[in-house]
Amino acid sequence: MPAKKIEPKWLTPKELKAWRSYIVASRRLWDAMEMDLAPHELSMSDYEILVHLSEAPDRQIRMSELASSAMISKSRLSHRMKVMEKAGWVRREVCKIDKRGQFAIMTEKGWKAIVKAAPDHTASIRSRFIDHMTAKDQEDLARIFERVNDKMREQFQNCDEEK
Amino acid sequence: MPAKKIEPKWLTPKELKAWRSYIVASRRLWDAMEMDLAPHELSMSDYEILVHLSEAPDRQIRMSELASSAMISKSRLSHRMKVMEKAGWVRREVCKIDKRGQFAIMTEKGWKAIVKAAPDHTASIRSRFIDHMTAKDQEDLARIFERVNDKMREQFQNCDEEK
DNA sequence: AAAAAGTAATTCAACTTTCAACAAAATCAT
DNA sequence: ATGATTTTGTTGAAAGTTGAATTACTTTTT
Repeated sequence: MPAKKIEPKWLTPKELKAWRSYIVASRRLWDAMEMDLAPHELSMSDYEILVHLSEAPDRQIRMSELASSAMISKSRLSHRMKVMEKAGWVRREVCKIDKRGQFAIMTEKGWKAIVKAAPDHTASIRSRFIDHMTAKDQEDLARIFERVNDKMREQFQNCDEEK
Repeated sequence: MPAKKIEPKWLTPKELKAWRSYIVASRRLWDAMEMDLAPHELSMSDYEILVHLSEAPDRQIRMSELASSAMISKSRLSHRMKVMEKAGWVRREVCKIDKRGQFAIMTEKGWKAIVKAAPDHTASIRSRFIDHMTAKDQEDLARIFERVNDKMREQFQNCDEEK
């Protein structure tokens, strides 16, 4: 018996609208916020790295941990760190306990850069995003995306088990 | 009188949660959906280009128009087109009316590729996103992001006027 | 009609990201 | 212990992206 081709379940107009408006706004939002950060010589992605580094105890953290908290690959982090090291915002130091490891360490200069950028970035989050919705909307949004995230975690779990 | 430094209006915990859950889920969602598309040898961005091309009358459209509907730069589109042309999914033809212009044209092979990928991509949108929220949530989401989008358009308007 | 300004698309150079390969150290299994 | 495996992080090359410069054409202005 040949495998029966299942008619795909297309999106309804309402579903499509939810998806498209999310995708389009997200794309534009990202670009606008990159623009807002540009005067600080920072990309969204580098800003994210620096924030996670700045929040670590003593503003230092293992490379792997930083990569995973900033949700980027280790390779990418290595490359970015080289650039940011040249800019004098971070430095690296070998880990004495685990000699494979490296600590990413935020310099005073890096700290100053992020402290300077933070108010503008916060203003950007507000003016581009947060200020255009009610408190209720914010709660709904958080709930929805929290759930989307949880589901993806579940799906990845299953994905690993299949191996 | 020196300019008084205005204390930045930081995000409240609820605002921060809305922002972070949105950002984190979006990042993961994108990666997951790239993964879902990979078997079709397509990235999300190339898929988007092909969809817009496929929706154009006669499946052909001017390069500039395609770039703007897919929300990418003309330069980027040129590069991607070169790759997709090599894959045989699209071809280019000079515009007879305006000899500066080029038409991007979807080939039969390209059409087949997108028709083959579409059901999986739709299933991906569902399983990763749409199916995890109620109809009400979908409407709220659409409304919120529509508004975010509108506000950005206004902001860009103002931005242009300043020049 | 010639010059100037504007537009369409590509190309170039610089930069970023990804992918695969690698080295060094730690952990695990026997 | 010791050999296999895993983990940590880097590297180099290839691929992708960006923005400025360029080319070829069109439109506007004088």
